[in-house]
Amino acid sequence: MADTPTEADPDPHEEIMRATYRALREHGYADLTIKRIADEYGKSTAAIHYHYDTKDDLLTAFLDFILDQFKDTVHEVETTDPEQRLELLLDKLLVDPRDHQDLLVAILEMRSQVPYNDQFRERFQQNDEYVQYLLRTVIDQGIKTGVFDDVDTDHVAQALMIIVDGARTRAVVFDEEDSLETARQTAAEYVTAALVADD
Amino acid sequence: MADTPTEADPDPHEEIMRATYRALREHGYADLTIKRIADEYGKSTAAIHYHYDTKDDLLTAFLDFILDQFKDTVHEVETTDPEQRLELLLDKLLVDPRDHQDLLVAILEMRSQVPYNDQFRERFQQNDEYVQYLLRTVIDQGIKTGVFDDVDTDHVAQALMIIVDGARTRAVVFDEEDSLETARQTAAEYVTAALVADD
DNA sequence: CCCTTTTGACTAATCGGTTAGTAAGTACAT
DNA sequence: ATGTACTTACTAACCGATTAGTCAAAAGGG
Repeated sequence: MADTPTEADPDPHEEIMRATYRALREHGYADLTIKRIADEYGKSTAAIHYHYDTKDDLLTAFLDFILDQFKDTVHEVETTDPEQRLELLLDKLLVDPRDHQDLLVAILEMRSQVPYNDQFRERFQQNDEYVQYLLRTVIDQGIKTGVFDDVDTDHVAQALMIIVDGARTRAVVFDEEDSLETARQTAAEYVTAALVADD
Repeated sequence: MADTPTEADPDPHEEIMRATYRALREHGYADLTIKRIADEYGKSTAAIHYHYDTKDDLLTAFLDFILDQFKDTVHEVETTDPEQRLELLLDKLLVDPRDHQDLLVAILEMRSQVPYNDQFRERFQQNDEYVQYLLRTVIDQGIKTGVFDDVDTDHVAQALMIIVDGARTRAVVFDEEDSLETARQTAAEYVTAALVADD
């Protein structure tokens, strides 16, 4: 009857995270209840509470779960050429998400809870710092090897973050995946205008 | 006992909208209930239901309420110089919000409900189209008068929208109003690089 | 007197969370 | 191998609180 009548499912925690994912996708954060998660899990609500004391604990664990997924998709690439490295990183931030639209929605929605949840804010800030660090590193490398102009690394990294966030937000709100494409182009234009040495 | 024991408050609808605003700011969308709105309103929940049949009706009306406020802050400026007009428009989209942080939070939060609420999506799309129209108009005027290069108006307008949305999102999530400043600078850099004729 | 507005009391449903108890598996000494 | 003890993973039933929404009655100004 179940959709995966195969082998035993290993970790209940992992299963609950996936169930939370599905429940969130279907009902949205505001209407996300233990009951709905339990339904997706295929077990009782008490089963959820056996593994997670409170709803808050579960949601915090879930945020860690999806941010880990995000980190995986952005994971660094093996290239020594700074320009190519930056291009690939921006691709991962702006092109890849099209295949992970659900992840994008989940992240956006939980992010909008930041003003009301300290746990969420802490984790999103840390995640943001990580991505910004990746960008800064690539830009710095480019400057050191003379491929990029000697610009304000912090400013450029932040500017690119703004473009990335804007594009991802718009890709979710208006499902025009178009905006990811436009953003990719905009980011490229910005990099060329602000970074690439033209002397 | 009330905080405004002055004159008679005219429109109950307006008062309820303001109460909703306060309740939303304090508890967040996910924990926004009729009871909390009624508490802010200073009346019973039944009083709310007298003016709005359902919670959904109220929230849709509230979205119209805040989007109208947004439109007011962006309202066009009287200038004929395209470059100055664009600068002022970007200022309104990126500098002004610092004095309306609450409005920004409310909009962001309701926007993240778009995937689950058709009414919301419709209104946000219309609002977005309006802002984009303003941008396109200014850019077109600049091109016509030769101040701007003959660029793809649609693309540039969309690129600026991405920057604006990204900045506003980041300004809410990380309270660094810094990001609005950075975005303002980034937008200016982008305009210079992509629009201003340099021949 | 009427009409708008508001209240208090209510309902059915759902909320997050607790409880006692069960079934299956593991560990280990005998 | 067998009995005992303990752990993991769960269920059914239930808890008090809260949810959105209803309705008859009452308040109160024109």
